Amino acid sequence: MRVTIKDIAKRAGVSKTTVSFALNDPERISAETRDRVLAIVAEMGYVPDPVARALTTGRHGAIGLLLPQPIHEALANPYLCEIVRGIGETCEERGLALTMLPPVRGALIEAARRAAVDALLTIGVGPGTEVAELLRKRHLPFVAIDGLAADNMVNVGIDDEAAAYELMRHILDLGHERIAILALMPEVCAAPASCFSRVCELRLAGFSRAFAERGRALDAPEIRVVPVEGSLEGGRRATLACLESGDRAAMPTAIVAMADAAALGAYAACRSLGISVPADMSIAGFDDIPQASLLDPPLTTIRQPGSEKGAKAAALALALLAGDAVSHLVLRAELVVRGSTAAPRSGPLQAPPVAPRLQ
Amino acid sequence: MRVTIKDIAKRAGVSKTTVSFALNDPERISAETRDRVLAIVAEMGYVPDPVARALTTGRHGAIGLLLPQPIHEALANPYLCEIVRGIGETCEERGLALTMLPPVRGALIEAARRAAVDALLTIGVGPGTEVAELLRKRHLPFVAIDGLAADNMVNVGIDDEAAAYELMRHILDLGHERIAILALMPEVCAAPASCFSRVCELRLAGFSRAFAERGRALDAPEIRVVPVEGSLEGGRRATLACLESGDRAAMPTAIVAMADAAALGAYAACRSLGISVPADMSIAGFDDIPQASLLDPPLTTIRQPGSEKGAKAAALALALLAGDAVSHLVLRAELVVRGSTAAPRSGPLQAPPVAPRLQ
DNA sequence: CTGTTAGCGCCTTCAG
DNA sequence: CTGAAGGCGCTAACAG
Repeated sequence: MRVTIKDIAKRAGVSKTTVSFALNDPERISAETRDRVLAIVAEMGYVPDPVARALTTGRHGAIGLLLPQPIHEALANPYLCEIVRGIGETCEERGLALTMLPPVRGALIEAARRAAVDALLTIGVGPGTEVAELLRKRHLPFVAIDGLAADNMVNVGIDDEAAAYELMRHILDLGHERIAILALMPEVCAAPASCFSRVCELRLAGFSRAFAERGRALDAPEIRVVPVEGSLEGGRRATLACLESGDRAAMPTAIVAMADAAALGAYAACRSLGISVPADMSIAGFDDIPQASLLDPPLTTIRQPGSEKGAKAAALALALLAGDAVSHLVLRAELVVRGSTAAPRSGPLQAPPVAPRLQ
Repeated sequence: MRVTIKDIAKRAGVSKTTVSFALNDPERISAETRDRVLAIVAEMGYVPDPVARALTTGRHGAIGLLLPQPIHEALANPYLCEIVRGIGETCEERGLALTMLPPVRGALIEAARRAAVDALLTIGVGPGTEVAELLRKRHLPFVAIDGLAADNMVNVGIDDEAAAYELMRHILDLGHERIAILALMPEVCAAPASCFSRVCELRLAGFSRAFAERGRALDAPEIRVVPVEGSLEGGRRATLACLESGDRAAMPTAIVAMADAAALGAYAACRSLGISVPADMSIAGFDDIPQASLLDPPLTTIRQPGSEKGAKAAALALALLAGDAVSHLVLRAELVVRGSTAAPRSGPLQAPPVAPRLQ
């Protein structure tokens, strides 16, 4: 059996209270009693049970992150990694642990139900969601990241519509006509009802505005919106599917991905097909993950401060916990034009020979 | 106030037991009572408190990962990310959450004390450690990753000595004389007493053996062992410090890093100094992180299965929890020779002009 | 300065 | 099929 506070009390000939004080509020008892108690604590190897402690104090020393996908998928996306790292910064400051809560057998709500944490962060959960409801019932302070701001719920994100607009305008300015959009669709997420859908909608709206400005439309035949998983593999698959079907003359000249992680896959797909970037294909992404600038050519993308998002969201959730009034946050995002986007080649596509690669 | 099981019982005119059964063991009570109770549960928005539940059941639905560094630093290392992803796979299978426990204000032991989890994984914690002792006192099943195998403690890792030996032999075979070793030293970790130190020692021993085989020694003047943080920035700093001091003729011709993350920094440092890899400088790493093969030139390294390490370690910890007897695991590692290592240039170093870079 | 006494919210034998 | 009662391990008023 594990040694409990009662064992220490008995052995030391004092009450549980005294033992508790010796550990948590040493000043309040006499030095000798304290020393004797602590000696016995050490001798018997007593460690207070964190769960029992949490039950009485109402504090867990942890903040939770509700993930829309399994952990291994989530961390495969460097952007999500950045968010988690940001949360980690706040945890470090406050001496807290971070509990990652993936859907339990597909059910995000179940994860929300089980969360034993002081405050919670969610990814892409909007107001009115089942999850949001539940958290409110539980009186668990929470902040959404990349969800949707609303009166009864605080959100941290960027202006997705504007960012998407800017990105698409850049592509259109270059003269691209046939464009493939790799969209983070709810269908491909673990939690269909909520995951990323709002963000995706907003970005599509932004793209749409850019098209409209030139008298074009998102649902024109030369524009393809392809659902994609937010991962390298997902991006590769989607791109291959997109490029391999149909004749080359009808092939898009630009791929715009809603996540750099997926853009990485587009690079890989193009390389394997002998399509050179940006000469034959422009590629743009979203997020500006660390590797984006190290790619060859470096990736044109929308920079958004993932780490800052995480850190600020966590700080807000903690403020909520402390009872402060907080409101949602819109962080700055910006277009970063690098080498992966260029004007489309005027003539028909000519696949250059694949460059020799080491190993 | 939050609604508790008592409120439901009162409102439904039944006992707490009945409510509990309605939720956890629906078969045991009559359909009508159950339906009535569940209706009230829904109506009042009752969600059982996970902590109270954990206290009575002794199950938390989470597994913990004790990190030697703050979360944001840990996840900056892609290799650690891989390990976490592997743990995530096992979590997914078992429907568990993952609690990352960084040192609390520098104290890893404090994190171990607080962990409210079913089982724990540690990074680089050896037997006889204060942390190992504590976990044993707590009767908390745990498995070390990259620690040190021992009778009373299960570990998952690779044969670090052998791997290091192989790597250094490759470098020596190429003809390198002046070599810098970027070592993950305990001094640069958050938890000096335990973090990575065993692994570092074993790898140094492996290097040493390779040198000894040629009648050379690790402590010869032309071999420099430089402590480094396991991050790109750490690697860059260490490399710059190494290359900027002293005259170029005495400069190393090869850099061997104990982590690819640090090797990335070595690339960056070389690029900024106009030193070309591998012509003027060979670089080798450890881990084979995903980006390693995408670098230019692709990185020569020791491949070790990070994700598998995490997944297996988690599975072992859970087996321990279930009372099964388990023993430690040595996974397969192998040298992967790519383009970043080559024979040293015979003549004196000639820094080529820096290649123009986009943006 | 220390002990007594209640709970925290839930699950779970044991009776009825 | 349901209820009563005890206990998980700890903290925190309140007395003494």
